[in-house]
Amino acid sequence: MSTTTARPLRADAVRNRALIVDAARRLFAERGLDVTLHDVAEAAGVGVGTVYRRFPDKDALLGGLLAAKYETLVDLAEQALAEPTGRQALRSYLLGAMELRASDRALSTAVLRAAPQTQEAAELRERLHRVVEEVVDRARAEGAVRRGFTGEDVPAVTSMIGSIADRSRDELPGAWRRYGLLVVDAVCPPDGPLEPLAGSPLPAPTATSCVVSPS
Amino acid sequence: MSTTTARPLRADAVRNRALIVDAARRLFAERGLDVTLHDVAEAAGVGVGTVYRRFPDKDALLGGLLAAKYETLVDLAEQALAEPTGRQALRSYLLGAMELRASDRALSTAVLRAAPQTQEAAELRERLHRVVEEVVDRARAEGAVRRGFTGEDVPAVTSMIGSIADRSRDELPGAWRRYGLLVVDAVCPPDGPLEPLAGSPLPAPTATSCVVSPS
Amino acid sequence: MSTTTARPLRADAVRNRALIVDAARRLFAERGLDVTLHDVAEAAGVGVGTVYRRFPDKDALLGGLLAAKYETLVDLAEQALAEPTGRQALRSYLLGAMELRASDRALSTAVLRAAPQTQEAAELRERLHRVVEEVVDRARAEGAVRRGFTGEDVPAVTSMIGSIADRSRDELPGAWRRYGLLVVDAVCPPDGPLEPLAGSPLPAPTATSCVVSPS
Amino acid sequence: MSTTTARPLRADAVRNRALIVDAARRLFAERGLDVTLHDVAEAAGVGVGTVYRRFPDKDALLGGLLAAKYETLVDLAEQALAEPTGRQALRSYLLGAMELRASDRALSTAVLRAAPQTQEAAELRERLHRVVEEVVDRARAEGAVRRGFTGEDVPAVTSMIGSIADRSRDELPGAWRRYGLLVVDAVCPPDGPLEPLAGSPLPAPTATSCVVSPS
DNA sequence: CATGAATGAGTCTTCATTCAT
DNA sequence: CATGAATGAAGACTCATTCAT
Repeated sequence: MSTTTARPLRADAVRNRALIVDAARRLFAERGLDVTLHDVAEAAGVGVGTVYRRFPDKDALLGGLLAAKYETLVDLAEQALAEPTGRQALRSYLLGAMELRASDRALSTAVLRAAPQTQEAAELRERLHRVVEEVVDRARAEGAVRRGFTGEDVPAVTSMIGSIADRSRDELPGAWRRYGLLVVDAVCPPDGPLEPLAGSPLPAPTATSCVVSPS
Repeated sequence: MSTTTARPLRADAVRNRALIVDAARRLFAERGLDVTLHDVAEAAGVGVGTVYRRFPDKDALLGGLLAAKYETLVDLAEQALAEPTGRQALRSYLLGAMELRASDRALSTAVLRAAPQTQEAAELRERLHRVVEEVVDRARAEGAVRRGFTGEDVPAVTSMIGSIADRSRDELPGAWRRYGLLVVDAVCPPDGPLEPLAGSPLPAPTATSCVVSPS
Repeated sequence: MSTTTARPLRADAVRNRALIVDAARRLFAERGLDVTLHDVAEAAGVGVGTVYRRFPDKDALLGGLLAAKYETLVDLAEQALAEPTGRQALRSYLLGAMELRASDRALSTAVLRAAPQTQEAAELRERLHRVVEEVVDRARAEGAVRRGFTGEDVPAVTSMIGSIADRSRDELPGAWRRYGLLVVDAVCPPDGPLEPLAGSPLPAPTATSCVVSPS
Repeated sequence: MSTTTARPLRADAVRNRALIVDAARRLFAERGLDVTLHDVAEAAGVGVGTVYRRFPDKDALLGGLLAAKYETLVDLAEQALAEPTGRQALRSYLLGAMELRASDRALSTAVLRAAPQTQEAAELRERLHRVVEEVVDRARAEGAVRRGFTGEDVPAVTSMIGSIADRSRDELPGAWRRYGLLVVDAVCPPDGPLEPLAGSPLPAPTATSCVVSPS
């Protein structure tokens, strides 16, 4: 009758952490990167000190959100792999990732600032990278991908759409879809032959490393 | 006893304004939006007070830069019109505008914050809009433009690339070209038939207004 | 069902108190007065709450250390009394007390802040005072003490040397001895006549109370 | 009629700087090192920002006070040199420096924290050192100084007395004199032969550098 | 008009102390 | 009793903006 209870002490701590992360996610998503940790604390219904207990500083909090976001993206990519064709899988993942990013102002900035990323985030990022690579490779095997486009380019294009979303959210919330579709079509057209697109391979990046951090 | 020839004081004022705008452009381009107005003043070789005499506040200064940027873009568009074909003109303008944006960190943010734009900027923006429309229309007349794409979409796509440029500038300065070309090709392929692209018209924006402010 | 033999819980309490005092002594000695009570708790292997259970606040903890220090000093003075001559006893005690103080950064500050001293500390202090008085009196009876110097002055001179030790510890750990000896010689020369010293009695303190708290 | 005016603009700036330094001196002297810069600003009748305009940070302010203090000490030493005998000069300087230090809580701490001293402070300190050396050498030439005592030891003994003063100021403001005289007599007796004192040379410091920063 | 000194609200962060588990 | 999570009052410092000279 005792092996089930575990350590009760952490109960509220866990709850508060969740409250903080939720509040932070919401606030950052709504108002961008210049929210105060006081704001976060207040929105979470806790004191500032509590926020600082969980996250050494603002960047760490951002890093925490980032890790959560990576998890969602990994899920998304894995679901995409369940699609019947590689083409559908890639399009599905790209549009899904854009959607996610579009609903969350400041996350991509977080990616940048949280540079000295936490262990957890780094691992998730790596894992995400591998799954996304698989998605892209599968579509490429079907001849459905713009020549030269690789898994490394995925973060760049989603982040690109994210920036549009940030800019147009207030006036025209869904406007990013217009450009999201443009880009997704450019990377992986919905159907039909690829010849015309494939005519000019993308210019190679100067280095082989990922151009921007995944988002 | 004072209405003689011209106004001598205006001369300094004009020169100072130019110094301030130059310094601000350089600093904002290099270091992004968090430069102090003290930094700007110092780089311009004037006092902070002088900056505030010319521009009511920071956003107004940003607006001033924006106006200057519009001028450059207008020039660019007019030069593009000199190209032999509409297709070449559009591609030339798009890539040029991206180049400009890529060399200037924080300008697109400026666009957002300088919302209550100055008279001057508003007029230039309008003028830019007309010329760009002409460029796009000419290319469309040749059947060289993705169905549904209009002059209103141009700022969005250049701003999109700008955000990539901001994110990748430090590690891989030219990386944005990879995505710039992807997008330009999607909007207006370098040659060949357009059928596959034209198959799916872009989703219409919810409103007819410009989705994002021009950049 | 609980009034059996002794109080078992007290055992832990006593052990914890000792752990806390030890950890605090070490930390304060090493790093001075700005150690966190979290640091103390961690070093002691207990929670902060436990520290607060034993000591109402930080000053009380400092007071606790003080009491421990008094005990050591009492021992030292009693050992000194075992010396063959009063002169040797006084010199021995003074140098020993300086040594103790020199090895312990921040203790003298503790003395100040822990002003509303605990019962325990006050009693020990009183006891220390009596023994030290005895040491001084014995040396004075031998004509070996600077005219006007009393037991009340002892804490002042050791604290004085302590401050030098605090300042020079990092660069030159033993430097305080140079001044310690200067002062001990001034109070009680190692041998020879005292005439030259005794020529000018020390100026009387304005009040008869102890000038500084003992250390 | 114009070469006399100089630059009027600095007038209030200079006045404010003086207000700040005065307020800081007073507050630090009274309450020690933990005064807020807000307190200083308020006492000076200016805003915090003004304090930060003059002094990059708290340590810089402390450093500024330190420099002023060095100046006073240099003056004191030079006046002391005017005394008829070396003995009188040394005693005069030592007691004067102690007096100065005793009237100023926290200055010696300032010395420590302002370690990365300003150019100005470093130069004054050097200059002070040379004059004090001269004072000590002159007394030594008269055979009036405890064997082994040098100019390098002067800061240590004044700082030592300063610490007593800090501790006893509240209860017995002049109490430090009792110990100041004890130490001065030990270093340089008011008259009479020195033989007994000179019998035991001070233990040499481990290094030849100054044991503590001058105060 | 130009200057740069002054302002002070606002930001991040720390830490002594309290209290629910 | 022990624990460590939570609290929030400060403190150091920044910077957009105002205003006396």
